[in-house]
Amino acid sequence: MRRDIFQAVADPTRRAIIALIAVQAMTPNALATHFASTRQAVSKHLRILTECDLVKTEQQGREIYYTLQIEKMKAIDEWLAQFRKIWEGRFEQLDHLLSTIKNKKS
Amino acid sequence: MRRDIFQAVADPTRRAIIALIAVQAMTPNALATHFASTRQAVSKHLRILTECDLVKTEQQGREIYYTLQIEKMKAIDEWLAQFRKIWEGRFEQLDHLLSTIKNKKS
DNA sequence: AATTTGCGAAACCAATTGGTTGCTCATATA
DNA sequence: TATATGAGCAACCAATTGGTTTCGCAAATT
Repeated sequence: MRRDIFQAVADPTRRAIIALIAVQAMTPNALATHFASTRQAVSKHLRILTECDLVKTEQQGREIYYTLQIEKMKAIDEWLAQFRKIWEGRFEQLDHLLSTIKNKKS
Repeated sequence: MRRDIFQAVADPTRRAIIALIAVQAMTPNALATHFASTRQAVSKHLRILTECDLVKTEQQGREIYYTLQIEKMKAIDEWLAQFRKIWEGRFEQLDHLLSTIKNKKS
């Protein structure tokens, strides 16, 4: 199963899980209390997150803590960079336009 | 059908379409030449992109040009901001650590 | 006026998704 | 030692997805 960070992040429950474990590592059971679905459903989401290395596990006795691998999030940021360049470019054009108007006034 | 920008961006073909029309507005037929699927399949992707306002249409005779609404991409950027804060925070901690080491040396 | 072209909509299809319940296993706890 | 608890796995299910082909319509072209 080809996993992809964009697909991983597409699901709202998965995004909520990411936000939760960004703060602190959590077990599947602890995570499940935050949602209206079963631990098994949460576990499935965690498996998907694990498959694209967004998440790391750490066994502690019979509990398994899931930690966010925050560096992986940068992949999205990098993809976004090309568009950021464009929308910032537009701001620059606007700035230029505004300063042109300003110069005309003065 | 509840459309969501994260789900829209989850599909690789859709990401490719976004990248193409970021440069210049294109018709479904023109877009389809870039992919191994039919125009209708591309049209479906465009419909999804339109449903979450990532794309705007402009009819020109019998052709329909699709334009990227780049500002919508900022929604992803904003979501990412909370995590960027964390990973940049780590860099700050690293910087602090490095400067501490440096101070010890000198 | 007849034909070609660009497009969206609909019907259909196989594969995937997100969820469930039921199971087993290993670790804590009584 | 017996029992309760945390977790992964498998089987199953309905809904969604990404694709197809077929169709009809409107705008160009002949």
